[in-house]
Amino acid sequence: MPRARSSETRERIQAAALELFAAKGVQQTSLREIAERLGVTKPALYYHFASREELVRSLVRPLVDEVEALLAADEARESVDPRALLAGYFDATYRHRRITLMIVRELVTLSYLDLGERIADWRWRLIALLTGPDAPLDAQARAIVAVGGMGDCMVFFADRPVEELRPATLNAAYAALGLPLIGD
Amino acid sequence: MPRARSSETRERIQAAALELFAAKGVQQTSLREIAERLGVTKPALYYHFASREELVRSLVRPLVDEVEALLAADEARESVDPRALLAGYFDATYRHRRITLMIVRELVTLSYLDLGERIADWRWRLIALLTGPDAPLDAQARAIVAVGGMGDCMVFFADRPVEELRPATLNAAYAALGLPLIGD
DNA sequence: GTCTATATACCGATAGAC
DNA sequence: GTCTATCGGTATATAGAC
Repeated sequence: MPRARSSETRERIQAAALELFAAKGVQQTSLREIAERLGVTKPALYYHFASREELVRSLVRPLVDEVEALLAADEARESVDPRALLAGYFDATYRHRRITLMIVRELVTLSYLDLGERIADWRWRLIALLTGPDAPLDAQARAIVAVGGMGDCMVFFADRPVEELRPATLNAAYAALGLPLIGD
Repeated sequence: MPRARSSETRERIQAAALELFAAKGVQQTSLREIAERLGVTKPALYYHFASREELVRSLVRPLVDEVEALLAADEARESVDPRALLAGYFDATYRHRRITLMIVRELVTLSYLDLGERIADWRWRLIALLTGPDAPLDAQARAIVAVGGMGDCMVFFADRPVEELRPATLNAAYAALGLPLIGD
């Protein structure tokens, strides 16, 4: 019977799947390919994951849980430090950057998960936290640019060490929001 | 014989395809669905397009040509006005916003086209135009945030009239780059 | 826990009649 | 220019042996 707890093989499947998903895309990767890379057969995967969808979902869950927790924590506060919030968001997505990248690049393909609405929801909650409720469009746009741009930096500067990438990315987000930069 | 010139039906196919692609994604839309929406059969599509790929390519071409021309024009100049460049880029992508959205959300899925490299290439050329060559990472990140954020604004404020959206979006991009805002 | 073998379905694309 | 019919391929998923 499939156990929710980690079996050795289960984690090997997840690792192989993530690698292939990152390389060729989720929808473009079949269970046969995942199985072949591990030297097992397709039905073996079904012992560990009830369906293809559940496999994808298991990969996405850590990131989703972490960002949800981050947002909930700040929403519970009565005052928000925008710079700390942006930094926390960067750190969470950077920690799971392969999955973040996979999600961002395949929002449509992954629409069978609740991810599309979920990520849009994150954005609106981040805007509310960063600008306050009912901010004018101009301020909202600057928050969208700040948050979205951070994701783009992770994509385009994927080869840079995080010690360089993190301050550069956060500074760009601060600038978009009109906040003082780190160097200043 | 299939004509390159517009036939009535050819354009109806493109319109139906674009609508379905925007709603459910490119890879998730089959030729059968496109044909059914038009009340014709699948092989009828093959009279107008040699393959599925050619159909997709025909939809993408107007945007690609326009952005390429925009970049080439500015690259030929000896001095660049960043605000004009950003505005031109906004206008081009807004004019073809359904296709832009489709491409951005499915970069991986559309990898069989040259789009992945092409769009990454656009970004680097925009960075070079906006920051000059060999700019430090900090400046490059701000350019990435500015350009990428504009796309995000188009997604998240898709319901706003362009008279509001355009200045708000451009202002956010200017802020990311540290340029003076429109209102100032 | 992993295998062989297979059920079922849909895909893109082509052949050839009208 | 559109049709019917079909090919060859691949997909997810399952049944049942070991």
